[in-house]
Amino acid sequence: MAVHVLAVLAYKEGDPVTSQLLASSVNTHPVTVRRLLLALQQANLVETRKGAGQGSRLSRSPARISLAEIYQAVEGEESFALPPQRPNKGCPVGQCIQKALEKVMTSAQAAMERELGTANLADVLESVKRICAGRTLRRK
Amino acid sequence: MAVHVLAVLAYKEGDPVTSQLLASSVNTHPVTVRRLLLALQQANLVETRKGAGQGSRLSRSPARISLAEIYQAVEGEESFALPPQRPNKGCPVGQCIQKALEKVMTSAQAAMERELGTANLADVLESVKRICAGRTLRRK
DNA sequence: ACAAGTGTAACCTCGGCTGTTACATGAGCT
DNA sequence: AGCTCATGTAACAGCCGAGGTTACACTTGT
Repeated sequence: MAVHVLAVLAYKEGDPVTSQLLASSVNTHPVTVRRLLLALQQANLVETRKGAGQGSRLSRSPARISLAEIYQAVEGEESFALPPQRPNKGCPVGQCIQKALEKVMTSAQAAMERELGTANLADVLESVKRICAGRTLRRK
Repeated sequence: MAVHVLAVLAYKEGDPVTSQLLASSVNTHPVTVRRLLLALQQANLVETRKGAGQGSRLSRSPARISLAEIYQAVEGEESFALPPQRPNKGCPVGQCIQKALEKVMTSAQAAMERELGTANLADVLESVKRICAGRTLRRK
């Protein structure tokens, strides 16, 4: 849903948007949005200013924000599938499989992020607009 | 951890292994292992027989089981990142972003599975044996 | 018949995510 | 200065999915 928020920010090109408005758009609560925005700020994807009439906006052009960056900003670069495994001894496979899998997993994840890197926010926004256009036409 | 179980099965080439033994190896409970085995059976990765002295064994050679198959058998081919989003209206982006993201997400996941397809169970087992060898040498 | 194992359901527990409320802080406006 | 809007952040309740636990029916080899 990080992409959702960023898409809205991209939609209002440059204008600061409040977390409240974003929240109503994603159908969630302002605090949740702010928690998400914190991660996006640390990744230098958005800029946020306090005060009246302020809010958040993208810190770069949508075309310069790849989906891979968004993914990494939100997921925090942890390799999935290993957390649930605690070290267990007494098994010939137990301890070693972790390391054995780690290599494959990271390469798999890298492949995914590489694929995500081929698309950027501008692409998503354009695609959204196209789909929305078709929908509104059909609506009336 | 599905890979862990399958690695143990591959380790005991052909011999049927009880869920109890697998459970102690993965340091979990037999029921959890069986729940996992059900998914692996439906994917035709393992064969299980009831009765005394029985259990589960691989249904093919480890070299013919790719990690991608294991992943799909366990994860059930669902695209991640969309579940937490409920349809919300009143937002120009709301409804459409789902579809817009779907395409990118599936291609990203496909890339990951393609990468996972390059390694098979035999590779993992061999890698585990190598690592374990170094560890047992250091142990004594 | 019996013992060993799986299949399966029911229930509990626990960790993470979200929703919610509340409050302090900062930024602009008058 | 003071007001108001909006973020940053903490604290807590609730939900949900995954795993642990127990219990029981069913199947198979000896």
